[in-house]
Amino acid sequence: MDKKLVIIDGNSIINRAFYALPEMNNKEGLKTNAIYGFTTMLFKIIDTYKPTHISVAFDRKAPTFRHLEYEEYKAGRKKMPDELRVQFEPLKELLDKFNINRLEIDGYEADDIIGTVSKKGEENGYKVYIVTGDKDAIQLASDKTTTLITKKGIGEVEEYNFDSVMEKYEMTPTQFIDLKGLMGDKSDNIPGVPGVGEKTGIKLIKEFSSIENLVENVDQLKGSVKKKIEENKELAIMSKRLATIIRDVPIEINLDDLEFGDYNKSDVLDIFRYFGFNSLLSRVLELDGGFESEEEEININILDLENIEEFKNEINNKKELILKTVRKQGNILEKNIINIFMSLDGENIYCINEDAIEKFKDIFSSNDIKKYGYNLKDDYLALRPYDIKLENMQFDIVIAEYLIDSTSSTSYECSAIAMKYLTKKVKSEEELLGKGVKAKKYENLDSAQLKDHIGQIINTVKNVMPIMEETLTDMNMDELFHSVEMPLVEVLGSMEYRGIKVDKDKLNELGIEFRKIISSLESEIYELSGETFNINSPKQLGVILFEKLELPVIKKTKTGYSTNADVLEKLKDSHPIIDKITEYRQIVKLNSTYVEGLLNIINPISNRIHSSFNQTITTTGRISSTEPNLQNIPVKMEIGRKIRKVFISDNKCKLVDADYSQVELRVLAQMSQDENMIEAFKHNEDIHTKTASQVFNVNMEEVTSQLRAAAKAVNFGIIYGKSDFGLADDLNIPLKKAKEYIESYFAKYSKIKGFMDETIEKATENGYVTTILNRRRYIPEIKSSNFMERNRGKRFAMNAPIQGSAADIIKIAMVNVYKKLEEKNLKSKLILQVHDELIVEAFEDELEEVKQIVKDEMENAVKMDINLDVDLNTGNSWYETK
DNA sequence: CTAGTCACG
DNA sequence: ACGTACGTGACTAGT
Repeated sequence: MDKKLVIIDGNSIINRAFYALPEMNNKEGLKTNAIYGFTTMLFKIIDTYKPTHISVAFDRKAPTFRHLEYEEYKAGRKKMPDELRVQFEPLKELLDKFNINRLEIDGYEADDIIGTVSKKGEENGYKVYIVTGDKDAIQLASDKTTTLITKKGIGEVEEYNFDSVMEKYEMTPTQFIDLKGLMGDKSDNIPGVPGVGEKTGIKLIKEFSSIENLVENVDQLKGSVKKKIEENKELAIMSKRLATIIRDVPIEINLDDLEFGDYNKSDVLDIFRYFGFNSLLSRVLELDGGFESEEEEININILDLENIEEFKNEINNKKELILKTVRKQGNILEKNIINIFMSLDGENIYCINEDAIEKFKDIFSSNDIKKYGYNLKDDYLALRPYDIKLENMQFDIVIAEYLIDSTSSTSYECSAIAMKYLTKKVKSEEELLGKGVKAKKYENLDSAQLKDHIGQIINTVKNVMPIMEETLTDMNMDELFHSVEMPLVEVLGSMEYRGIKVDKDKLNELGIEFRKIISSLESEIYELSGETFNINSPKQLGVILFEKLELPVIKKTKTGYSTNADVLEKLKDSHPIIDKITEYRQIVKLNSTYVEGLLNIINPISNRIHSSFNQTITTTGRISSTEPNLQNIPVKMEIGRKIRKVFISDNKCKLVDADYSQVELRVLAQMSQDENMIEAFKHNEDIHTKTASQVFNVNMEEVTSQLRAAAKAVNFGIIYGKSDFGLADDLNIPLKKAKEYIESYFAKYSKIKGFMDETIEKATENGYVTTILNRRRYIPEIKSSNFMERNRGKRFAMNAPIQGSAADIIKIAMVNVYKKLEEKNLKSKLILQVHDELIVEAFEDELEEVKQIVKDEMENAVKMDINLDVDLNTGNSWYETK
């Protein structure tokens, strides 16, 4: 095989990469953009040129012979930014893991090493490639050496060999040195001959072929050029010497040591994981052609179940089961299972179809057999229509991965998890089904494909679990995982399955009412603006308001005028149309999102709404709700609040609505241990009034509603890390005043200030912050070199422990309420969670007991120095529970 | 598919 | 001096 040698100018490529890519950090906040760019470049070169040998040359700090000869060499260069400097060592480590040879030597630049190695390569019959961003290396191009110069950042390279240089520049590669000697080079501070630029330089080189020859025959020139050359002979010759890449650097090189390919793959993968280069993991596997060889592929035996009893006995003996259901899409309340795949060892995988489900009912609903899986809530829900409750869900790898990294930008897809933990290629959903409208459905896959895919998932679950278990323990989250998040899976599944009853007629009625208002507002707006237009288009509305009506522009967006509620609020006295638009927006929102939106999603079988509660979305630990989002049903304005009349209790039931009072501020008081605030909560005082009296130095009785509102804004602002500027804007007060408020606040609640500072410090030191249950949020932004990003990171750091701890608390309460209701065999069910609020659909004959349970379990979810306080309300509709 | 807007805690 | 409050999801317009 032909020997191919790639020599990379390490400094040049890392520089290019650094400036070409936006800032990137690993979880610990280490800057990685230049390393990442270098690595992708390296991969690209390997893919394209398939080198047998690789070497990377680096500059040394020590002065080179060029500096010694010419003091001004490379003077005036900008200092290397720290963000780049810190990436050198990690990059060199990465190269070491790849067993890629590195060369550096005092007194010479990377260029000279490259010149030397390439010469040696040529002499020994190698085909040589030089990779750099520096055009000087074109002088090394020959019929055996190709110089690859990066262009467009680092995305592409341009090839130079002897012929292409001749063709393009009508000069030999080595004549580039002579040209540079004449022209000089600003970036290296090589003087050249003053007054000679590119044009003259090229002309002279073409005519005289070298600087030496030119100097000797200077008589043949005339005019000013002759004078310039005559006066600067020495300068030209020295410049040439500075520009000449040395090709016999005194360095021991054994080309055999440069051979590429002998490295420990798992070490490389480890360092990639450390850098957070998850997207490159698969590329590592593909590097030496083809994926992990066949023999490493797992062995999936999918058997038709011949002897169900035998398999069931095995499960009963082992008391655990990995399972994955495959379901057609369809009504949540209907039987839609196609297959259930089950396994004990992750390799022998059994598959049953719908008819056999009943036979496994005792297994699935056994509290004795631990269930492991991937998105277990789906399995729970798939089985419910068969009158089977999947019990004892112990380990869901998606939930585990969410706890391990809630900020992960990749979804918690099996393919990503398998790659991260096992470095195994599993097809992603998109690869399996395709994407967009043309995507296939599970029911349309052929059975071999389906079996293989689910087999891979089950195998992944099996192999990933022990690693995740250890990781969770190391991160102190085993308790959170096993006692809170995993039990919550069933709670959320149960909430979804039960759903909430809706009064469809009432919803339709509201729709009629809203549409009436909308059409009259529409006419009024057209009247006031003198023309019809699409009021729903911010763009068209902007034109009407700010061009036609010439109202003052308050704020701009990326694409044009801002017309949001804040802006309209500031404009409302300038034109009567503004109030109409505000109202129009409000009613349109109610109609389209809530009336139309909810009507579309009422389950025809149950006449109820079955929202999905997602446990792995938010970075802070909160739950989110989709299709529909039941966590943002209007409540603030009376007209919107009417939507809540639609959510009603079933026959013989009432809705019990329990919400924590000021849970986030209580958490803040607890975590900061601020005596002042703890005291306020202990005396059950209105916290905002109390804050007002403390911050504004007045008696509790003297606190006006304005003062209370200001204090409330400050209290919330603190939780979010708000600035004086934002507070001033919010309260419409001078900046100075806002500053005073915050200062006075921190003076009164001094430990809160201390807590915030400590939290930021911890985040900076560890790269993450934690909640009361050790839930972790990584904050790479906190180490950003960008002021704004870094400040955002600080706000995340201040907010996440508070919001996240509140989420922890209500999750514990949910699990405990659910357990109690089950234990006592009550028919009443938990049906909704809205961050600090739980809603139970309670049977009237259980009402008092349920109220007690909910209040108790919520108030005693965790032990704190401050009591948790819960407000309870009961009604026939959500509207009534206020 | 993104941006703007607005509903909630 | 920088710009300026955290966490979500749904809908509409417009490219």
